[in-house]
Amino acid sequence: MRWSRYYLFTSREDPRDAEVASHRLMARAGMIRKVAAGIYSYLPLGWRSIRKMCDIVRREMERAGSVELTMPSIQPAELWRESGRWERYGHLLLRMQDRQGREFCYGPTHEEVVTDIVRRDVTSYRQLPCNLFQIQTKFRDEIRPRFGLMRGREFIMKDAYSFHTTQESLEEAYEAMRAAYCRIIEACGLDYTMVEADSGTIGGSSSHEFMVLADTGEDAVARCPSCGYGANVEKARAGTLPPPEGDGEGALETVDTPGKTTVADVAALLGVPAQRFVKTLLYETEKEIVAVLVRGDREVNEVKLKNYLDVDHLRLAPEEKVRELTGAPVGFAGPVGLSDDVRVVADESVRALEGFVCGANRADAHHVGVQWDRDVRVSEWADLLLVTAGDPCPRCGTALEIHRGIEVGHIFDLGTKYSETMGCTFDDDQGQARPMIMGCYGLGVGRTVAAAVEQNHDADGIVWPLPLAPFQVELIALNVGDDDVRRESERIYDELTAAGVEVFFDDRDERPGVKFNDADLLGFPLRVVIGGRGLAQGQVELSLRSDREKQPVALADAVSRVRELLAQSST
RNA sequence: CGGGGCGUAGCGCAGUCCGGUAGCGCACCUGCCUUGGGCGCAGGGGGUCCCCAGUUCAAAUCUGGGCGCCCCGACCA
Repeated sequence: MRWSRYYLFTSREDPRDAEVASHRLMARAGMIRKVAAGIYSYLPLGWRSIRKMCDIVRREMERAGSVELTMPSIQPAELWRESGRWERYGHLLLRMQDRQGREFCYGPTHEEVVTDIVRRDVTSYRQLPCNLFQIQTKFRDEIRPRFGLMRGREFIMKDAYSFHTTQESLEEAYEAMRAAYCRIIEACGLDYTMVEADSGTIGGSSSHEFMVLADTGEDAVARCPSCGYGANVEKARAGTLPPPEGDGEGALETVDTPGKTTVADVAALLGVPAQRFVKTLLYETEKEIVAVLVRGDREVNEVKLKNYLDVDHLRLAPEEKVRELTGAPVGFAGPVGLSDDVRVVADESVRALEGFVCGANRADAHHVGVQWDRDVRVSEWADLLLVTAGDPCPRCGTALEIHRGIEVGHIFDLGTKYSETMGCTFDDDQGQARPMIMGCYGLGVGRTVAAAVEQNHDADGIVWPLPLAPFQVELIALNVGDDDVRRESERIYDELTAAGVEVFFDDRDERPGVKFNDADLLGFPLRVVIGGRGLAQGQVELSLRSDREKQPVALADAVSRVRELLAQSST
């Protein structure tokens, strides 16, 4: 492709609204254009990367035994009512009506539609398992779209669904998908980690996420450097925390702590470390009020809490509520003598404490020397801890590390959640109808491309990994007005193109600086520069975008050298 | 949806307090010049100042309403 005939407009300025590298650089490189909040056009150069990603995904999915189909983006409300998600999915679901007033939504995911397809076609255990995938545009009316393709409202996703007669069969498919996801992300040349995850609104039991590591990632993952344990912090567990130092004896006493509402303030006042505090947080759910006890220096993991309580909504109780329940302003709640109306759940982090400090349910007062059993009865213990760096790995005890990551893929064991509610059953070998066991497997296509940029760029532009680069080679004719340069660059362009190399030929009548800067911005892996100075010595210049070290090459060897370098890079 | 900010040429911005001819840089067009890291000189084109209403002799500027976008908090590929 020659630039003069392509549709590409680069920009020297960052778009005003771009905050992260991938958004900034893809916009400047003329790959994407925002149309509305969280909605983008993929311009020709951007679309080439997307297509390459799709090709990789398609290849690996087929290799893993999944079969491609395409389902509609507009879906009838009745299917969503059947699964119960028309109500539960909430505002993420973009709803609309047709001219008859019938209700539809723009599909944010396709469990309902695919389950409907399979329940109509598959009736016998002999026809299972099956595994279907599509690559398609989804719409989720995200509360806050941002970061360009990393969190759009409209986005391209690969989604696959598998159906099974037994758990073992599902696990086989799950494993095949897991391996396929690893191959896909590796094929893109990205640094990633697979972690245990919370399954969120999709539902189901076990699930894993594929995280591309990048500081701008919106997720945090806990990873054990020694045994390989990894989990989204929403899900991550820690081993037993070392107990805090200090004495555990003593009677229950009440001390004055005027105006000291935070653990840090009270700790400073009393000279007792925060680890010896029990922090009491009152949460309000759609069902009840719950007091959550966690160690004074730690935070509650609200995702864990939500799952433990099995509720849809969770928030800290408002001040009036706290006052009503504890008889004190926010900051003095404690488990001792708390109203029986409040359900109390204690995090494991406080179990080992003896003689601890907590709020006295009275303004300006705390208890010290509190003992479990003697002073407080807790009936529910649960893991509600938000893991932090340095916590012991739950498997081997090594200090955990926390990394930022971009969630590019997520695989779920759905169990029979959808097949039961939607009547997706098969007859077993006894002729008995049983619900199918399902798995679902999502991968963000645009997000992975954005993650690749996030992980591969420098101050001057993108440094594409070869598999996702829109073009493999940028050919620069330094001065198109020079006959020799013109002739030789045209010749090399023709030869490379004929050899099947994806060459982008900058044949514009621009100054060298403009071309170099644009080439850095676009970030194609290999660069060939043809200028009068080199030609005078029968040479052209090759360089890799990754290191930009200039290698002079004899004119006659240029094409074969390019092919060699590409062959090396793709292994 | 709560809290904050922005909307002026294709892009990035100034001008808005304190009402009075709509500006700058980049990009674009013409000519000359130049050609190995965003060159130089000269000339030029381009505006619904987000929309509607109000105040005023006069509104980008003041007032009210609306729309859009961005940032900070609860969701997800």
